[in-house]
Amino acid sequence: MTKHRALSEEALLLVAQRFSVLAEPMRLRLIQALFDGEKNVSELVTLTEGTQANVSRHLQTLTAAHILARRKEGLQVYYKIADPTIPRLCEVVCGAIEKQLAKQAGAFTAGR
Amino acid sequence: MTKHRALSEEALLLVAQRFSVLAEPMRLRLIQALFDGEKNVSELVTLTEGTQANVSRHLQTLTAAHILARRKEGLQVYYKIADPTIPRLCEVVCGAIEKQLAKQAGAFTAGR
DNA sequence: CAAGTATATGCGTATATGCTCATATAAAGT
DNA sequence: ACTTTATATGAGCATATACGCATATACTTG
Repeated sequence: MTKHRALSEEALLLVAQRFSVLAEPMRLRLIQALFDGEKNVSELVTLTEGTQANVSRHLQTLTAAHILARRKEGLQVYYKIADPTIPRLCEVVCGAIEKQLAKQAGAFTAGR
Repeated sequence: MTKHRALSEEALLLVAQRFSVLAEPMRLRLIQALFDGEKNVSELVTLTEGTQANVSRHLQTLTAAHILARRKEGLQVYYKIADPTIPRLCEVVCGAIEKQLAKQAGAFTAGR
């Protein structure tokens, strides 16, 4: 078990910002699309069914947060997941949601 | 290692919502204040230096997200962390940020 | 039942942010 | 140099949400 020291106000803000970056469905779609490796913008536009402008913006947000990394190759720009903690983070959250939904589902049948 | 299946659009939304709940500094302050156990609203108002109305609202948001649990005792309402994955989540994010800052700090002194 | 205390909530405002359209930039080919 | 293709970005609009103020609700005590 790790000890919890209180976070400074500044650290708290950074944590909030990081969660905030992950709090958009389109950005999660992009992250998910990159789980199996690097892709360029056009591919991501197709996969996520978003507009080019919007995808580009979100990619920038994710890159600025150091969650993705950018590599330019000729006309294309390739993005990949740069932060190794992202998969684990998603796993933890998904697990929590699954448990929560299971509990709620159980509440319906618990009486019978 | 857990396998990654693609998340449904609905699941994606739930994940985004959950991150969104954690994306507010005041809510993180509240969570942090509750790491060492149950507290009532007045105590939380004092600890976080927020207004009573604002603290109350954020507590409601956190409770609706099943992150906190509410227990009423007389006039007071006690809140505690209900979701056991929250501490781990915070650890992972803090770790990622620390690494990121360390790397950025290193970039300044790397040349010498 | 009146008064006091702890918590919740309705409402208005300010700010942030996601989206779209149009256009700019950058690199490649002709 | 001009055109084409891939990506980024400026501007405007629409929506969400955090906050403060005032007030409502819930419970306790006299």
